[in-house]
Amino acid sequence: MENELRVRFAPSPTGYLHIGGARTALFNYLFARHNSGKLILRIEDTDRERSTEASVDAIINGLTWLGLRWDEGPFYQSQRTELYQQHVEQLLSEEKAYRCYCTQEELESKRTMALAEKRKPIYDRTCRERKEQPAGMPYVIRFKSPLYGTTVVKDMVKGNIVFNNEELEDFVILRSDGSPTYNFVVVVDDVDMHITHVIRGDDHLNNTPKQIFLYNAFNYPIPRFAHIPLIHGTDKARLSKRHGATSVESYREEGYLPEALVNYLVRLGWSFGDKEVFSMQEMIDNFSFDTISKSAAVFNPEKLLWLNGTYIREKSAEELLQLLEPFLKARNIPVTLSSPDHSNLVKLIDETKIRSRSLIELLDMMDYYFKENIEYDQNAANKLFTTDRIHHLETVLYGLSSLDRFSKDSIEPIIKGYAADSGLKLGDIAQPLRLAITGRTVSPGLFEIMEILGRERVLKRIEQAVRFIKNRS
RNA sequence: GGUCCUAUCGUCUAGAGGCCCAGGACGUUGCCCUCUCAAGGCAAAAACGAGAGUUCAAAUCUCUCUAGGACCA
Repeated sequence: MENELRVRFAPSPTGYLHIGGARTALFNYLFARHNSGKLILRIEDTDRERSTEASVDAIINGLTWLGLRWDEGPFYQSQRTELYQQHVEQLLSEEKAYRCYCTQEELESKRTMALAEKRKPIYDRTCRERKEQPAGMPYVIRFKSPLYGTTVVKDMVKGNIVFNNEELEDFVILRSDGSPTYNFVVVVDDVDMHITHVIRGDDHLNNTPKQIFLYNAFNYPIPRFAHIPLIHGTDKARLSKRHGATSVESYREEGYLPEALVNYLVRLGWSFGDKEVFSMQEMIDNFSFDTISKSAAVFNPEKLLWLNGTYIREKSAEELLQLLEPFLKARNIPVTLSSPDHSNLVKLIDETKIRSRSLIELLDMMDYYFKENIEYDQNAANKLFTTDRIHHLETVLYGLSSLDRFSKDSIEPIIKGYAADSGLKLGDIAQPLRLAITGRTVSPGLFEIMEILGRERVLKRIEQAVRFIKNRS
């Protein structure tokens, strides 16, 4: 499989899987699947201070929840230090890198001097031709960058970008504590893992020429690059915690469906004509870097919520009930798929799902079903539970209690008939009834929910409402 | 500060010289439907950052400026 296409997602486990990382992973995934290639997961945990086991779990769980399957890995950079060491030695022995003994103070003063003389504040290569190697002195290892010429980054998103090599310094590849630097390990790993296409955020664009130097130094082929624009918050700054929820996990907890989040993320920077709603297969079939936008996109929670609503509506009530289970459990509501009232709950979900944009909303809107004693919305009670309604409620109550079959079709004529007979608009009686039965002014169709709740609970709640009004006046 | 990237409705975007007095989607507003709220249907407001040039013709090509962003320090 010499010509196999191989891409990688390489997060640092220093926090949860965030929205931006998820989209980078998604683009990698789609590109790999579209081209029958492989996706490799690599955990860049060289920063031991900030990397945590919990973050690794969060990233893996997040990717799994989104349905982004990888083919190889996870590989951990922390377990590959020997490999990096070997590559440092190689460059050193080939004289493509050198030890630099300049101290922090020296570098700092040279920098300020250069700045004062309006020269570029890059390392002046003092140690590059140094012959003697002072013993016992701390040193870093620097790469010998080309002194002139240009380096071209061929990017599938941004096109050809030309860098002047004079602008780039002899960068450090191994710190004085013996740890390799980011640009170095990335190249070693990408080479070792035979990565053919590097797809990452465009915040790495400026690192790329340095990485190309390293590919050349190792005589390895340079992969194709795709630097995708970042995701911004409303203030156009890179998306961060202060813009609100930015972790994949938090969207899961707020009742978003993974297919909605994936669909939203893919349209942030990628488009396929006027199409807005995509299944995973449609994304895979149509994905290409030809239609990736070059500019950063602002994250818009409203549109995500709308998409989530469309996906919720497409789900069957049975599927939604299953998705609801962890949320029910979290609220200590003892409902399982085998509950005796399972079929009523499914009916209620069917009536409610069209009104919900998240699983949490869906659950909130059905709370009157799970409670024995409902509380009335204050404002609505003041407005709707007036003494003149007592008579209406009592009459309807009488009518309903005389029904043989308590179904939507039998309930409807009772209430509509009463409204017509007493010269009321249907709303005049429906709204107080809705409040009596659900505690709120917004719900699915009144007759439908009456049937679902059943005779006993409906009659009891109307009686309670009557008592409530009488007690208050 | 240096380097690099970017620039179409509030937001995501279509647009690769004439099909564009700029299309779709979210959001917003109005109307219809209606027991409430949604959903659905219909309609409206809303954009080519600025200035030069190239061209018979520019949102689309070139340059300058401006603004935003990223990276390095």
